[in-house]
Amino acid sequence: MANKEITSREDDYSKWYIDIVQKANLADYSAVKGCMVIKPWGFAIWENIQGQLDKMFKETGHVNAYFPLFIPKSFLSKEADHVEGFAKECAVVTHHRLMNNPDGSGVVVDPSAKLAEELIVRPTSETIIWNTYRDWINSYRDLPLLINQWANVVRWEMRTRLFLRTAEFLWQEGHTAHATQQEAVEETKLILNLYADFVEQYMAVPVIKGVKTANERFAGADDTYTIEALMQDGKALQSGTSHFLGQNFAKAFDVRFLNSENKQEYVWATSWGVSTRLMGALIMTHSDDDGLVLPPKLAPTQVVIVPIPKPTDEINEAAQKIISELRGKGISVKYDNDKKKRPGFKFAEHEMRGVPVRIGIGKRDLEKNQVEVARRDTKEKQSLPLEGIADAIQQLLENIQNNLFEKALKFRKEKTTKVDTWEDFQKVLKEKGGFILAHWDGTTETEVKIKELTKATIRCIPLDNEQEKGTCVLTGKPSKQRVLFAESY
RNA sequence: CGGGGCGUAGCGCAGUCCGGUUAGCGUACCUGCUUUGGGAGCAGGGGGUCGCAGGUUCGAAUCCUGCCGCCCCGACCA
Repeated sequence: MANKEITSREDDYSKWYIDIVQKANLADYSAVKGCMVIKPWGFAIWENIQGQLDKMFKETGHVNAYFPLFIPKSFLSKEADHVEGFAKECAVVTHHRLMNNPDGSGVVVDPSAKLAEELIVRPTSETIIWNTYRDWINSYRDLPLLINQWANVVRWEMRTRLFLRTAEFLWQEGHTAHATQQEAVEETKLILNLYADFVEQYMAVPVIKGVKTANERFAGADDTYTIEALMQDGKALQSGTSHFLGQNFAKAFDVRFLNSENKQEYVWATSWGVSTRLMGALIMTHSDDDGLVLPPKLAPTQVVIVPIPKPTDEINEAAQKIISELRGKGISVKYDNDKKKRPGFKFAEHEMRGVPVRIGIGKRDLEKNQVEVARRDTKEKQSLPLEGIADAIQQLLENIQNNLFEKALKFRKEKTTKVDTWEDFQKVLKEKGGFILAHWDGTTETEVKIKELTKATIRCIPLDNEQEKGTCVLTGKPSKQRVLFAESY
């Protein structure tokens, strides 16, 4: 069926990505420019991401709250770097009422309903939150304050891509307040590690942890920590950030506390977030030309059972038995007993949607007390005995999870290159892509120059970076460590 | 904001250059029969403000003018 076919990665990577998103029923374009509709299958994956992260946040002492969608315009300008970073992409609410157009052609904005102060649709919530924290924090006994919110935010982007960059997106944003600098820095790193663990262990996407250069830092942060993943086309995707905000927002919003010595101090802050962009990382890391490939730990349905060629009493009975065994082990399973679709159609459909394991049950299988088990990641099929099937499937799901991570890690290793000359830098970037480890003289001028010349940016300075004397790949000036370059999304 | 492309049935498209039957094809959908271990076959059927608004013309999906929308590439960004 032509309309179900996916553009191959080789032909057009960008088109391939869009095909997967749409044909695997993850998301669709909406009537609003730059905004997408997240469809049930895509949203179910996001819910799994949310569920696990939320659990991890709570295990580390964080609690959820909710702050307003609208931010008074004046708030945004209180932190100079912050406003500079976000001003260019803010949606602004100016009126609060519509009226019938006198000419009868529908409704128009009622000019008499102009807001006294315009409201910004939050691009991020630091300002409204710190304005609130001022009232909540009086003493060191109120600290630390460890709050997260799940929310939507709006950033009016010039150009959008499904999941990777949309005008509105879903995310979580943590905002914490601490009595000491050290504690805030520790919080920033705690979350960075939490993100890295989640992305690697649940999404099966290997990441490099690092710190951003001054140039790439979050607007208003003293330090931005990041996890960077490598996509199949050799481009990097920033997958989560954790910011040490110093006392910048505390000073801007006058958030002080009395320490144990009865002295006023400004509090130390962090903020951190991951967004529905993670969906993009998930899709681009594992999927193939047959569709989406999902890691078992995040798949809304881990196992699908397909009766071959159609459900009979005998097959239904065998399927029900397997279903209850699998569910007993906490494995999510769907029995696709739709009589109107043929097996081949179902196979293709579930492969498109990335269901990790498919069990086929036919008369011939049952005669031999076995079923056909197919794994999505390698597309291998094998016959397994009904006896002990649940254990075997559980094992298989673990194998798939591990295989996806290992495969992605191997790919990243192959696509990570150390280069020492400017010629090699350009050549590797152009011909091979991926991550490049190279020396850099530490100046923003050089960083910007390299970006102008090659489109590559410094993704991060990897943590625990090996210290190694060298010379900057562009300027030849001395450098004491390599940094991670790549073209990025 | 610059460059490119597109707008015709739910989806994907042809038809537009060079105006002229009842606007067509694939797929999806509905009905029936036959099929059924990798996206079934045959037959019949329903579904259209040809993006919008003007204009030219006996006649416009097609020509002219204006507008709107979306996608892709680039600058900006999670």
